[in-house]
Amino acid sequence: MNNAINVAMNIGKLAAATNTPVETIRYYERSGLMPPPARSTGNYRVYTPADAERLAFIRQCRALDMSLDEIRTLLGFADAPDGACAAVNTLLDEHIGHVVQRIDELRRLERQLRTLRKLCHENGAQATAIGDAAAPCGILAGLAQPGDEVGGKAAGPASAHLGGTHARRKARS
Amino acid sequence: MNNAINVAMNIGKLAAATNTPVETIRYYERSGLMPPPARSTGNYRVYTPADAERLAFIRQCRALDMSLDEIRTLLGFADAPDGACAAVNTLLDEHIGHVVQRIDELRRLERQLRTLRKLCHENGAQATAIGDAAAPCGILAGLAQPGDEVGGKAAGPASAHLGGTHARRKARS
DNA sequence: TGCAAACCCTGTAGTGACTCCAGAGTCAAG
DNA sequence: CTTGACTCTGGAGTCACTACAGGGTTTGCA
Repeated sequence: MNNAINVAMNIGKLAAATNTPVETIRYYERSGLMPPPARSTGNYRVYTPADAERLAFIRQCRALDMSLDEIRTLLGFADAPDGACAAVNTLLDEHIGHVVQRIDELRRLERQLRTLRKLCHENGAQATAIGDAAAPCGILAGLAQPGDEVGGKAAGPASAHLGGTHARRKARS
Repeated sequence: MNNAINVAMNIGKLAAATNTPVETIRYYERSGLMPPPARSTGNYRVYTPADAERLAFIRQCRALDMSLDEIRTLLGFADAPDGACAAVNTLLDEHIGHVVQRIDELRRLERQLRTLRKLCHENGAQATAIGDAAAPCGILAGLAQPGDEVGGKAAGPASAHLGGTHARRKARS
């Protein structure tokens, strides 16, 4: 945050300045998010302040859980900002939609898990390892049958298996 | 749900009965969650009702967003349920903790995104594509600088980049 | 009986966004 | 001149699947 992003630097410095692992920077270059930088005589990558800004932008977007594809789009707008505002708003609104949906899913999940948790016959206890192993654990029993209070309707087997804000998997045809 | 899980069947039937893609069942076998089943004369996999129950258990856990590792552990408890209750509770509590934490992260995220969204100088508008392209989009500007209202403190660059309930990445030493 | 459709097999490669490693080259300080 | 920190490339591993190629098997129907 306070280091010199105002002169040319090589990858380690850029990494430190933007709090990004070196490998990740190289990965961004491979996948076209960062342009291939100039090289020193020893073939080291040499970055400019503009590169640092671009990387900071990318990291910022990643911290907001945007996919690299979304960021690519956004960078396209930033590079050629003619009438970008509406498109940026749209992208952002969609992304917010993803996040909200994921939160809903996780809340349903939490409710189901807490329901399940209550099924334990030795509720709230912790140790008591050996002793009452006669009755099978209610939780395991609850997990064994599909479509009761747990999972059946809300999450549904193989319906929308979550992931990380973004839906991937293209619904095999 | 209503089909015959009460006799031997091959993989397609098991898939239909548990609403699981065939490839996924084979994948579970490869990764040790499902035991290698018996084979027919034509080398087809032959599953028993017990296999169907086990798979239903796995799918149930997956619908609750548990990792295959967690499920493996749980299956271990189910196979040898001596003093499992405490351990099951612990695992479940930890898992609930993951979910709750992820919800918190996403809520922070949502707040940040909505803040960002407000930065657009043509707030709330939609079209208006070409015309006032003179001023650069406030959103893009907001994303360009690190550590303001957006991202800086809450999500923090490269701090805990989310994913899918579970933290993977082992904090390189 | 012949044949096509539907099923199943193995093995491999791809997804996203990194992460880690090996083996080699480069640079700055002492 | 050596040591250690830094950098390079290329490849493999992560998670939980998904998709496909190129074959074999089974079933149903004419």
